[in-house]
Formats: sequence, structure tokens, C-alpha cells
Amino acid sequence: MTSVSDDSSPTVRHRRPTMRDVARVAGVGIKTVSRVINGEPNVSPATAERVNRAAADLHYEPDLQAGNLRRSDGRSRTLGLLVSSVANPFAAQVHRAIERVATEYGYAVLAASLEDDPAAELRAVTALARRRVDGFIVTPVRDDQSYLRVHVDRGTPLVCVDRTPHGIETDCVVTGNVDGARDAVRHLASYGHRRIAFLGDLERIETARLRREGYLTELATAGIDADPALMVLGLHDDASATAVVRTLLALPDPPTAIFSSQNLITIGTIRALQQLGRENDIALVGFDDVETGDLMKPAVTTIAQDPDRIGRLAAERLFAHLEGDTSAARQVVVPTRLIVRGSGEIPGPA
Amino acid sequence: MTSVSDDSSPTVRHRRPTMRDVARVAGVGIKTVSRVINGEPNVSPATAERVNRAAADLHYEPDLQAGNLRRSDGRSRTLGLLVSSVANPFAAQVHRAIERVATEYGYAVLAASLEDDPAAELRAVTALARRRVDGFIVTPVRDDQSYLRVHVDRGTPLVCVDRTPHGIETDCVVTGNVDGARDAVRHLASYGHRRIAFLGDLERIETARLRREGYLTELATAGIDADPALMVLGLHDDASATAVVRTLLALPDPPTAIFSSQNLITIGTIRALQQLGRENDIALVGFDDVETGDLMKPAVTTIAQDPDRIGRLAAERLFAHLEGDTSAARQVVVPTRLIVRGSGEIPGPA
DNA sequence: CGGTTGCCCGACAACGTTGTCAGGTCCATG
DNA sequence: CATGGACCTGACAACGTTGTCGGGCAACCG
Repeated sequence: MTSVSDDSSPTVRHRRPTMRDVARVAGVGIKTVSRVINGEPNVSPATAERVNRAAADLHYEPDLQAGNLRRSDGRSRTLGLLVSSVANPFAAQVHRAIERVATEYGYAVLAASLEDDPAAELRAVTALARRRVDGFIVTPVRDDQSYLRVHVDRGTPLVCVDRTPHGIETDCVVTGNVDGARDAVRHLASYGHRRIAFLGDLERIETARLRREGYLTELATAGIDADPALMVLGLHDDASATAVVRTLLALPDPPTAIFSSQNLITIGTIRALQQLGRENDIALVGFDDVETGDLMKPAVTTIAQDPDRIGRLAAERLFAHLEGDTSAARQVVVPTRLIVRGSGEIPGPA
Repeated sequence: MTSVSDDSSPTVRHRRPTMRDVARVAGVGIKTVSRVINGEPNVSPATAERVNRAAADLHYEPDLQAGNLRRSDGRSRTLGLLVSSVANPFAAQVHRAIERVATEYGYAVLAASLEDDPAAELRAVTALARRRVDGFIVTPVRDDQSYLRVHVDRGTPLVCVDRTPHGIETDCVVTGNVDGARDAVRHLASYGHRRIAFLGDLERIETARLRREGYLTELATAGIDADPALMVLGLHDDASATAVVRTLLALPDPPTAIFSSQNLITIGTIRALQQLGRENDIALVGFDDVETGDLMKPAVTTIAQDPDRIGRLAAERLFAHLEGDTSAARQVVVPTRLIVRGSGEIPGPA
């Protein structure tokens, strides 16, 4: 019966209670507390009740880390997610989808942003490995992921998202980049365009290369000769895209349509077209949807990805492995969807 | 000398090496390995070299969880973040800013989405507490956070972001909602508007109430009588906002300007105005910036928040506490910024 | 030359939990 | 009444690491 007068001091610092404390209060052995907390059988209802009451009184929270240490499965019930940036809308939606599945399984998600920095990938994997995550979902940045094999061999499954891994066979969920780019080009060609410009991201980014590949393939299929002057790579933000579009439209033989292969590039392109007053004149299809694309004039036609499905599938593959699935690595391609809104339906030269 | 013929089988499952294994390989005691791994002094360079080589050969990664268990500071070097949704652009930017600071300190971030569900707040806090995060950054959803006091008392600091906590005194970083809303209304009034509609989110959300408060205060300051017919609350998505705007503009005495107090509501409002062909006619200021706002016609004038600063400040307060700062709880208000683009400068009735 | 100091190093306990195992009680059965 | 089984419970070791402490050795001092 502790009768302290002033117990509401805002600076009191209590010790965190352990199972031992709960056991003492409930008047039982520590192992019995463990049984009750973990819902194991063979505890009388009366004892369980006393333990639960003591745990609640003390605001006891079991220490998952200490538990793991001894528990046979050794699961931290935490998974690691590596994306370009948690602030990137596409990655954020993938993250949310993964989190939804993870929550179902009682898992928490440790997320880290790589900002396309190869060194950050290594640092992040190490940080997560030390925290003993049960699985990795990774957007590869480096051009070799073989260093992850040791983790997989030790029982930490790996699923890649958005980009394919190299140097390791593992499950992978990606957007249909080539087909999506082909759809964009085919759509523009069907409106009579033959001078279609391609604006691409940094070449070291896989998705940028694949979208360019789709662009070139579809040009060939349509019987259009690719003009190197209309293909610009290495763009990574909206400002550089804006500058490039102004240059392209000043060419002696300018493009009549533009395929901008990434979100920020699309935005930069629209800005340039508006500045030049050519937005109702030059056709545009962007890869990756712009959420407010329907509010612009003309509304922007896009090749939408499906980040929700990508995230969900990746998480489901990971949990399948955690539950013992040992099937061979497979690559899942999530198709894109053409959203017709106006900018891509501006007709080409008669 | 194990001479197995086929060691490259893709399904071999290795045991994760421990310090004991490294010690054996390096021919030293386990404590010496601990010293080398943790960079403690009093190890000869030659020994350290042997240990490092053994650790590298075995791909040893220390177990942070086991270390914490014994380590005096008991820090998991992980912090917990609770936001409305990791997919929400505002929250995602706050997240990224927090992550940047956390990385500097060698911390990882466990993020969870609450989707404005009070029950999810409790579940998430429990999940994080069991994983022994060193600190919480929380966007409060429930109307009482006093249940968090026990965690704070046990040495797990708490900082709230975006909304103020209730039932507990703790650091808090929020947007200047009232002032931002007043700026919006003042701006519209300065262009001659006197019938300014307010479109607000669900009333249980604090920021929605504060923005309405700012709206009403500024109307009073400007000597404008508030018309209840022009004030609509309880909107939570773009579709409902679109419907409401159509209703408002059909009133006998319709508004000449609209203050939409949240991102999705602004988007829904623009959609309605465009459908009605009134976008160059009705003035609009939105709270929270729309990234592509400058690409619309008219470009949309907004009250921009500063999620980067909010996240950074919140993280800095948290780490200050982790480093022993025991100063009283303070509330930091991050001001908004009026971004003038066009839609808010449409003049009112002559 | 004995003693002291400073540097290296390892044995051991402990962190909070779970797996193992054995002991105890109670009831039904032979 | 003896025996067995089902059920309940706690003592103990172990998980992988770090804090404590003391031993061994070389160098230096008086």
C-alpha cells in the first residue's frame, strides 16, 4: 500500500514492467504470465484472469525483441521496405498497399528512402538486417543485388518492386513498361503523328531504358523511322524537361507529338507547352498518371501504373515465402492502363 | 575441411552467424569481438584486424535487438511514426523530412497509417511499443491522448504533428491553420468578395475546425456577416465537394468566391467550376497546395503548408528529448504561405 | 629488483523472454 | 485403495549481446 502524497508530478520516471513484475503482482510464476500473454493453453480461467488484471494494472507491454531472441521462429514481425523516396507519390502508394497486407499479418513496416543512391541501398539493407527484419521488399538501385543472396540463404525472403534485380533470382513485381510505352506511341501514331518525341529519365534507371525500348519498338512496328534528334534522355526533373521541350519545338522539323516517360517530365512538358501556347497544338501522352490531369486544359492523357496492385502483389509474395512457399522465383508484370483525356488525341498533320 | 561437391545449390539454408562464431574464427574471446564491432578502445590493431576479417568472411551482422536487451541505454534506434496515411502527399513529405533527420542520427522509422481511425491509433501505438521504439511522432486521431502518458513517463518521448494532442502536455508541431485560413479569406475580401463560401472537412478533424474558425474570424474582421448557407462542413473527398459546389452556385444568392479548406476538396471544387464553365468567374483559394496548380486555367491560388519544415522540426524536438532535453512542452506553429496564381485574384462584384 | 601502472583480453552474469521438463493436484478407473 | 492420465504450474536453461571485473603482460619508476 504505497501512500505517496504527490504522485502526479509530471517528471516521474517509472521503470518499464517486465513479466517478472506481472508475475509478482498476480502471484504466479513468470512462465504462467508468458502463457497467458501468448494465449497458450493449460492455464485455469481464474489464473488467467488474475494475470490479465495485473498486466493491465501495470500497463505491461511484452518486449517483442526479447521474445524473438528465444522464440523458435525468431520472427520480429517487421519487414523492411526500400523505395526511391517515401515522398514520391508512386512509391508512397506502393508503400500503403504493402502496409495494408502487412497489418493483416500483424507485421510492421520499416521504410527507407534511397533517392536512387547506390550507397544508400547498401546502408539501408545493413540497417534493416541488423534490426532482423523478416523480409525485404526492395526497389533495386545498384546494378547488382547478388549481395542480398546471403540474406535470402539465411531465411530472409526478398521481393523486388518496380525494377528487376540483377545477380540474384528472386520474385519481382514490375509495371509493364515496354507495353505501356508502346501503347503511348501507338495511340499517338493512330492520331496521325509520325514525328513523336521521347523524353526520358536518366539512362541508369531501368524503367527509363525500358520505356525507351518500348518507344523504339513501337515506332518500328508503325513503320516510322526514329529520329535521334527527337529522343532526349537524362531528364530527372520538371525544369530540365521544360527547357528541352522549348528546344525541340524550335527545331527546323519539330515533333508534332510528345511521349513524356515520367511524371515530373510530363509536368515540365505541359509547362513548356503552356508557355509557348502550343498545348492545343502538340499532342502529349505521359507515362505515370498525374492525379489532377483531368483539370488541365487540355486534360492530359496518360499511361497509368497501378501502384496499389504492385504493392499488394509484392507483399503477398513475401508473406507466401514467409509461410514456407519455396516455389521458383517469378516475375509478375502489372499492366498499365491508357487514360484518354484529351492531350493525346490532338490530331497530327493532315 | 568440408569437401562437399555441390555447394552452390540455390536452396542451401545457412545459420546466421553470431559473435561466438566470429570469435571462434578469429581465435579470440567473444567480448573482444563485441569491442571491435562497437569500436570500443583497448584492442590491439592486429586483433582488431583479425576480428574484422572474420566478421567480413562470415558476413556477420550484429543483432541490434539482442544488444539492446543488455545495453545500458537500451535504445532500439528506431522511432515510430503515426500519420493519416503514408500515401497522403502531405504526410508522405512529413515522413520524408523525419526520415532525413532520423538517418542522421542512425535511426530507422517504423511508419503506420491510421486513416483517421481512432481504434487504429491504439493498435499502432501498442504495436510500436512492443517493438520498443525509442520515440513516437504521432498525428492524433482520438480526442484523448492521455493514454500515451505512461509511455512518456517510461522514457519514450512523444511529439505530435499536424494536430494538437489532448490530455497530455507534449511537444507539438502544427500548421498555422487559423492564420492561413484568415489569409485566404482576407485575400478574397481584398478583391471585393463579400459572399465567400467555406468548404470544410469532417468536423471531428481538428484542422478542419481551426480553418473554419479562421474563416469566421476573418469574415468578422472584414465586417462581413457570415451566411450559414455558404458554410459547408463534413466533406471528405472530391466527389462530395463537386456536388456541394454545384448546389451552392444554384442558390438564389450564390457565393462569388470559395475557400476550399483541404486538398481533395479543392480538386473537387475546380472540377465543379469547370463543369459549370464558371472557373474564370468564381474566385477560389485552396488550403494546402496542389502540386500541379500552376498548370490549370486559371492557375489555382493556394495556402501552402510546409510539410518539410514540420517534419524536420518534429524530428528535431524528438531527438532533443532523446538526448536529455527536459524543457517544458512547447507548441511550434509553422506558418503557411500564400501562393498567388490566378484563381484567387478573380475580382468580386463591382 | 620489487612494485606500480596501463593496456589487452576473456570469464561470467545479466537483459526479458520462451522452450523444456518435471512436479503437483484432481479425478476417473481398475 | 492403488494407478493412471489430464490438467495446471513453476524452476531452469537458453537466445545473442554488453557491462563488470579480474588476470596477464610489458614497460616504467624508485
